[in-house]
Amino acid sequence: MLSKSDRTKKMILEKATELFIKKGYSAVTMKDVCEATGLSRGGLYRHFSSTGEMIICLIRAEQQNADNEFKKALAEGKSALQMLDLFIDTHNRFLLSPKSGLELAANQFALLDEKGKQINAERAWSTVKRTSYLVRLGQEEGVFIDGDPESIAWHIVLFLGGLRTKTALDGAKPDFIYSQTNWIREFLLKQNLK
Amino acid sequence: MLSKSDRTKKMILEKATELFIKKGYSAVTMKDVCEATGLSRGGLYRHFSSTGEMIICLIRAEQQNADNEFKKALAEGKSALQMLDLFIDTHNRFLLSPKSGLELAANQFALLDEKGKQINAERAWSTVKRTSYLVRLGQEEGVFIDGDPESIAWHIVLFLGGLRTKTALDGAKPDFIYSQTNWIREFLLKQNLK
Amino acid sequence: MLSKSDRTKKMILEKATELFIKKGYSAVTMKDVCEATGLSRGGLYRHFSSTGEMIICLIRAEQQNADNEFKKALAEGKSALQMLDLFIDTHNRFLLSPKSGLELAANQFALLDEKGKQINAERAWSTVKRTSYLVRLGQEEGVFIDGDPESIAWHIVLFLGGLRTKTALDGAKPDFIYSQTNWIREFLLKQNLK
Amino acid sequence: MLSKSDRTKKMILEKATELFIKKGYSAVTMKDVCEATGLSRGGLYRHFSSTGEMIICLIRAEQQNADNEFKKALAEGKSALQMLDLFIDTHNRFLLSPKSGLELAANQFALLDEKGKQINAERAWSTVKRTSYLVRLGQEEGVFIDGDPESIAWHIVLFLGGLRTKTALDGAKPDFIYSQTNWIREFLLKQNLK
DNA sequence: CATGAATGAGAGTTCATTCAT
DNA sequence: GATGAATGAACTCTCATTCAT
Repeated sequence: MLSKSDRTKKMILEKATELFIKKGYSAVTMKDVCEATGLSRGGLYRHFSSTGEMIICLIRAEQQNADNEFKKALAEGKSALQMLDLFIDTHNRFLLSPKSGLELAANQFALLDEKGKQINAERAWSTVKRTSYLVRLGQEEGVFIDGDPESIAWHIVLFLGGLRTKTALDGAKPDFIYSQTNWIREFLLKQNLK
Repeated sequence: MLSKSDRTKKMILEKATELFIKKGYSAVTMKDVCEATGLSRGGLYRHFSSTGEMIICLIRAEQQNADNEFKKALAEGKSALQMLDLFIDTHNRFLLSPKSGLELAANQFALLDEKGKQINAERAWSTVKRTSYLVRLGQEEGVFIDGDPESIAWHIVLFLGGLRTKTALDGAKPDFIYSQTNWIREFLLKQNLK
Repeated sequence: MLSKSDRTKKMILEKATELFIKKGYSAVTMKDVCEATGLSRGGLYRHFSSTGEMIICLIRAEQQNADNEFKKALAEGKSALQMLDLFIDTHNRFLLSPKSGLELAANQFALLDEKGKQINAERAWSTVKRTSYLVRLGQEEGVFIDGDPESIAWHIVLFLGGLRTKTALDGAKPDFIYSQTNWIREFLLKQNLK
Repeated sequence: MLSKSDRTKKMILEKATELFIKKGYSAVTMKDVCEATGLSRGGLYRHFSSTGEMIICLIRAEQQNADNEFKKALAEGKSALQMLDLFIDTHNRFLLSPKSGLELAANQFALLDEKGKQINAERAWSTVKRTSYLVRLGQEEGVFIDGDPESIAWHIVLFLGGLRTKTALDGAKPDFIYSQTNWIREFLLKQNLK
């Protein structure tokens, strides 16, 4: 069972998530969080001493989640192609969910805050690691193109970063997202297997 | 000859560029620009009433530049492949130049400011237009992969956006940049021509 | 007992009153109030976010006071003539007191600020209501002139407004004030009762 | 014929009048007048060095006008009652005309500016002089109430000041204005002559 | 542990006014 | 005479952060 402190923390993060989605990272002030949570200044500061700390928690949790899903899929013995499709599908669903609103905040955090930069690099690297694992798997199965798996993974991750940013800014339409993420398949699969 | 006002404007933009590169967009205040230019508060406000106005000028100028270069290359009757290599090379050189420091500022502006969002969308669209023109050219010459040129162009532009952001944040190394932009070639060129 | 916040608020209003009397409404800045109260910028803003809010409090309090006095006099069963004399006397004393200095500020507030306009209208209407009640009373007792009580009340209130403004601007002498307010008696009383 | 300088001055005053009516005195800046007249900063300063100077010209001109009309009426040998009715009618028309919009500005000027205070006192005194002349005339004709003519005149002028201010702030309706100014007749005329 | 009053720094903005051209 | 670029002083307002209760 969660301690009282943990429950308060959880509640703060939930409210903060709403605020980040609504206003982005930089526009959310400690005062906003006070008001949203009903906590006093001092009370809030006891748990988090900046909005940066909050968003770090949120980003790390999301990353953890992605890691777990990936490990689960691996454990189920899926093929590289199946995992690729799962990977793409997960992304599509994320981009179309309200949670993608956090992306804007995460981007702002990365751009505005030294610590944010670091977290962002961590997050990218973690995704690259999973992706390059997947690429190597596909190469071993003989279905993905040749080349340095890490470099290929970075290419995909950078593209997805661009897509996420664009979605955060303009709110891309479903069709746009589907057709764009589909180019990853096109890019990865060997010519004769498409 | 430039009027006095225009000369002052130009000088302000030069100093602002340095500041944006050094500190990003959001950290530059009107006061900073006053100090950097040696102008008084009121003197500066006569020309620009926010740092946003300054960065808009800078972004628009860069875009104009890219348009002009593209038109020039077209006029010279270059082949699609030559233009693609030129396109990639231009990007590589941009990413490795000190000017890429402006990218961070431009990103922040897009993420923080409603007007910045719009300018960013403009900029992306302008690049997509040029790129899809190039893609169609290559398809007509029979050297590029099939598919909707605009969609393909967006894919490339989104990837480059991601790469630019990563470079702005982490300062990617030349080799990384070269190998990454090279995937564009890999993606675009028909299998048998690589 | 007053809370700490209420005590601070009261202290601010006292200092603000002094400032308004000395300098009028428009010349008093938040900075002035900070200095007069010894509070910091942020500390002051916690209680009042503009000098307008302060003067509204002061005007409303004065109005409340007048209402209470009127009700008290009514409850004591005074005759219309007695109440008229009380009314005139109260005004004379107000005009000759240092508090009349607030009148200038209140006038400025009414003229400069949209909200001030509204507060001023409220204040006038509240005085008109009391005055027309008094007029009707005198008419019922057969001692005041005939005519629509509200219209008569407005006439008196407008005159008093003019007198207050003049006093605020020029600092009218006691004799002037006495003779002027005495015309209200002259105007209201039936010929044969003067 | 007017000199070029005088024509420019006249033009400035016309534009300034529009501005004062639209925004009141305090909200009109020298910058506003520059824009409205199309003159440059320096060009405007050559003619008027503050908005205060402009409104002084406008107020003095209005006063001159009232003086002239009064003298004209006197010269025509009108009776006191005829002149009173003319006086009241002139006021009613003024209050209902767009020019009454200047009243707000004149009031602000009187309340905000030391020089404005003085001009206001002048203006009041000039009206009191005319009015007390009229009162004495009526007393000599035996139609107006007894009492010190100057004191009676002040009473009327203060009431009209209050009415003008109220009109400037709330935009009183014609019926209200008619019935209110009519109380001046009621007040001045001897009982048996009403 | 929590409260919320208070701090103080600093960003933004606007204007009257001057002065070199 | 006129222009308009530039000055510099003020004022408003908002936060992150602290600390006495």
